[in-house]
Amino acid sequence: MFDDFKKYLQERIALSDDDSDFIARHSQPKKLRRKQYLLQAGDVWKYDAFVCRGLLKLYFEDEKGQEHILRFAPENNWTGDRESMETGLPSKYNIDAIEETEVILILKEDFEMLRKTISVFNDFVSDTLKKNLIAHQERIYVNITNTAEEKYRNFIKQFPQIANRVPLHMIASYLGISAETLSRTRSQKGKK
Amino acid sequence: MFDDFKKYLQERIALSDDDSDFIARHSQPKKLRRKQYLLQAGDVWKYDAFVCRGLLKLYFEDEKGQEHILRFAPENNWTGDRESMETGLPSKYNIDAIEETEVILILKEDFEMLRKTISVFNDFVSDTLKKNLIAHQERIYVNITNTAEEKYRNFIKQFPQIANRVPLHMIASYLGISAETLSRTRSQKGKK
DNA sequence: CGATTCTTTGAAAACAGTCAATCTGTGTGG
DNA sequence: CCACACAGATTGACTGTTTTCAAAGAATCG
Repeated sequence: MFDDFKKYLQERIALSDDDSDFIARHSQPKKLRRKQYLLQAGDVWKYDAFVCRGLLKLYFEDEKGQEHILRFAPENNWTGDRESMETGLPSKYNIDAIEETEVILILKEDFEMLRKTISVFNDFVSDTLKKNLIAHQERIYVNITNTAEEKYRNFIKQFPQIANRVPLHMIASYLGISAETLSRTRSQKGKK
Repeated sequence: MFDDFKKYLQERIALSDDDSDFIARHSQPKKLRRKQYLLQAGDVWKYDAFVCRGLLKLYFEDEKGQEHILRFAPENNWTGDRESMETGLPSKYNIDAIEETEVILILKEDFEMLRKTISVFNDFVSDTLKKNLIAHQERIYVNITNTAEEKYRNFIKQFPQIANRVPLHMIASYLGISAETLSRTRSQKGKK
């Protein structure tokens, strides 16, 4: 399982075998079945998690029991609740597996140590953070600007690999529209 | 003007006078009058900008000439278009001054050099990026979950110092609702 | 196969957007 | 100091979009 992670890293940065082994020694692989929690609301999150294969969702569950999906995390992506990790407070969010999933967990302290020790790794993480911010800004833009239909079109264009792996109502939740509206939106689109 | 920046930094990290001077030597102060552009769509953005005093807005202007405000940047905040800076492509966004504003500009290359040279500065920047991501996630959550009224209430609670300095229609733009809807929302709230 | 989950549809109600008009306060130039 | 222009806020009438609730049909997992 670590090999997937190693491959991901080596495609992005120049990592010696020693460094790679060093990272491996601080990594904890974990398998999740469908619907299994990686993080349950109320628990404190202490890791950086890399998804080797499968698909996770991070969501908030409101008083009415409704799920609001904030992010999907397919293979070759990072996930976790940064807020809980930084503050040390219990998480407001759940993360669970939509598909059978394999993740690599790295403890917060180990992760920081790895950043300090391996400079290319540090640069890579900084870069990833920046790119994440850009993507978030783009998402906010789409969100405040577009109609339901445009949001959906944008989603399938931007995440084709996710769009056809998750049920529609999860995409609706991610976009902040109701499943019924999304269903109608699509059937009208087809008619054109 | 640099003193504001220095004070901001020294409240957050332990910075020697030498380091502080070193940063100052790579900083470029700039004054902006109301409505003056810091960045105009089409130009390439190459800086990290710290706002010492005043208030800026970052926005997209659509085909109909409508402004969509993505972020406000009051004093003691950073701004800029990370996307243009990272890609080297012309920016889609404008940044201009809502009030008389003073900013410190640091060239991308200098900023990176400062990060590499001053390790506490590097840690600080990493930390700021992380906090930004948390804030963005929170905003997305509010956006996909709440009604117009809740979004407004959340805004004035979270940014009281901005809420009473900017015209309502800008808040509406930031929240992704029309100025009229926001106006009605408020008057109904008062009646309760 | 049976149970569960997912998708679609209908009808009513709530919500938000648009356009146009009016009102308010502010500041500038004569 | 006044008059006027201008930006901002509000209101009304109308339109369009989205939600909600309920129900039924389709697909899928175990």
